[in-house]
Amino acid sequence: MTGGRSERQIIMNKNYDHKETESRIYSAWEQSGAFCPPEGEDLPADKKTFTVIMPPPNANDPLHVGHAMFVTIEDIFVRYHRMKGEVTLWLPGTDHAGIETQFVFEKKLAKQGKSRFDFDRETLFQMIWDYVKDNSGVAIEQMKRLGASADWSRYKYTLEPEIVKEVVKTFIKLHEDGLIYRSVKLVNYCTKCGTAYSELEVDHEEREDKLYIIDYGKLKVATTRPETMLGDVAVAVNPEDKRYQSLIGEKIKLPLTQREIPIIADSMVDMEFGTGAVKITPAHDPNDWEVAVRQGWNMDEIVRDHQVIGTNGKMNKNAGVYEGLNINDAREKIVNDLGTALVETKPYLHSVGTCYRCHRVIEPLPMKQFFIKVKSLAEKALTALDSGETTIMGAGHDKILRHWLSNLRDWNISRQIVWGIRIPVWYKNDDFVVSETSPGDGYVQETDTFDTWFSSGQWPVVTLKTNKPGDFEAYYPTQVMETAYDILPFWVMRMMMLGIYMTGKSPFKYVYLHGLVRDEQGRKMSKSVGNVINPLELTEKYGADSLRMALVMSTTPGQDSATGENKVRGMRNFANKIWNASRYVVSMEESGIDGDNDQELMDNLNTHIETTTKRLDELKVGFAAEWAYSWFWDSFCDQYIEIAKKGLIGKQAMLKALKTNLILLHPFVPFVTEAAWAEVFPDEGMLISQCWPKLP
RNA sequence: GGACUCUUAGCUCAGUUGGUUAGAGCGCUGCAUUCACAUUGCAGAGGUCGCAGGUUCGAUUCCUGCAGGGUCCACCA
Repeated sequence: MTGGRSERQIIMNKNYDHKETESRIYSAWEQSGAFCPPEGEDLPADKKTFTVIMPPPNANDPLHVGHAMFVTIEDIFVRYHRMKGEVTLWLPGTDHAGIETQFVFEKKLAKQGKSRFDFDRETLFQMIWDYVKDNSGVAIEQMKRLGASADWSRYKYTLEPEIVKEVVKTFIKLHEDGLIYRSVKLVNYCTKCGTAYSELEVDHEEREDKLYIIDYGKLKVATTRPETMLGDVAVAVNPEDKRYQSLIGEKIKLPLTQREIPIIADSMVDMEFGTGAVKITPAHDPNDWEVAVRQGWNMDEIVRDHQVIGTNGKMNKNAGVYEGLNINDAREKIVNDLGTALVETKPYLHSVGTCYRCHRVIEPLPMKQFFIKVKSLAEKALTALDSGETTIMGAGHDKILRHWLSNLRDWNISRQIVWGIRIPVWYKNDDFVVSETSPGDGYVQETDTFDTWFSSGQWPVVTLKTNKPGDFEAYYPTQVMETAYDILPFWVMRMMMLGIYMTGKSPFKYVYLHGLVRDEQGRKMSKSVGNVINPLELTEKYGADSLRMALVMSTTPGQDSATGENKVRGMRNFANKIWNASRYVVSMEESGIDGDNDQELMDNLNTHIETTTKRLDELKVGFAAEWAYSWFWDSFCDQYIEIAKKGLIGKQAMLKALKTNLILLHPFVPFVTEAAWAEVFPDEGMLISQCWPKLP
């Protein structure tokens, strides 16, 4: 080496080695305390804060590429605002994911030839708890590998006692405010999973079934479910239908049982469809339930006498001789037994509700469940959207959310599973008491648990309320909620409704919805296609920075994006470019300076700062990443370094430009920029804690 | 049936609130290799910005209609 060159050139390897740097740098960040903003009570009231609550991944799931996406985008926001000097909190956590987790656990049990019914609820809960405990921590470690600069000292879990206490308090408050009721209604029940769902958890699938035309004597009815005719309480026709007007009010005898039922009029009946006459089975069809309610019939009696299918998916005692048969067998037998009363059978394509977990047909069944009256909550959420208190970023999803909020039905929050927060309701005889603890002797607690989304829906509030002193006051409401658009109605909508209910303020200013990550050909990733990319493998191979950059480059909120190994490899090259440009600048000799070139560099640098800052302020991460990438590569490397090689730009100007670039690039590619920073500016502290450049 | 969204280079996608030669990654062609980086550089090919109208001095960008793809919602028995 010649005398003028820096010693550090010898130290800096020719290629950037992420394996050597990443874990070391992450530890240094953690130890520096940069992730952890002060406790809320230490903050002056006027101090500007920037808060992001992390969408809690399932505690027992390894990360998939969607998680990598949210980690990347949120980490970019967080690092940017932290460097801008705002008090920045990124609060992480994990979710117990009630049904998901219990479902996975039951699969495990099934492999051992066991089922949930072999255990009492306490034992089962404990078994799942231990199972989740064994797996938890995996997600956290993986997020750290991606560079997530979250405040782990404030980590929260949905089933920890403090959180459970807050969630229960909210339920009690809702009850006191008259927003909770317990009622028998038709709920979406999966007889395989053994629990009810809200309507959001029901998928609709096209199925090829049969439409049966059955002769009911004075008229014929069309049905896809003949087995439910045992529970018929009426036949309905349209009041305008001339064919049947004269029959309204008359009675007919139900085939098979000869039970007498009335012919009624209801405008819900479509004259064009089938025979224009509908059998009314309130206990097994949502429409029919509504008809019965409109008729003013006694629903308790209907359920008592005319529910013919039980929660076990079998015909019950009201089904008489068919008792004990499962639904399909009962259907077959009834169709047989109908004999000549069965007029016609034709193939019929229609959509049926299926369980989003196991894809069995959902059985609408009357059950006593707890519901939240959502109307007032939804209206306030709509107001928050109208006033701009909360803005949804992501192609068209603002309208979708409004549509949801405007058409919402009461929310069934009871789930017949053990893995969750047990509903704080106590029974003695027929009465129930809502209470955190047992109200006294002889009371038995409800065995149902809350819908997972009932606790997740309170996440921004409860994670801050149960955290460090003063955190809630200092950090709520938050600035950005970043998540995938597919959980907009499940989660974001509920957070808005419950957040406003609990605090009077919408929990976040912006909702940034990222799209689904697809494979390089734009196909949906699926295990069967075998095109699922594993974020950890790619991180291992190319470095976290490369994966982050590949995920975020050229993405736009609400729109799906495509990523694959080629893209990641290209971004690995970018990381190496940063490293080598730094390596060059650090080795430059102090040489001839041309004032014009220096000035032009500084002017362009200001444009760079201005544009990157603007795009990040507008939450356009993909667009910002694209700009920072090409400015660095095309301008700094390909133009200015080449000029500098000719001795036409001074080393100091190049150092300044490099410094600015490392800062501007840091939110996107934190590891390599930190590593290069340590080489070029060893006396200036860590890059993560540098100030974002201001324009002159 | 309703809503949303997309249609830009071979592929996957950006496009700074309408304005001179429309961009990136990967791929392709040619040249260059002790001189930061071959995980490179230089040069280049490649686009009627889905189609048809409209607004405008001017539209990839705004409006309308149409076609095709995708997604979500919906109680038609």
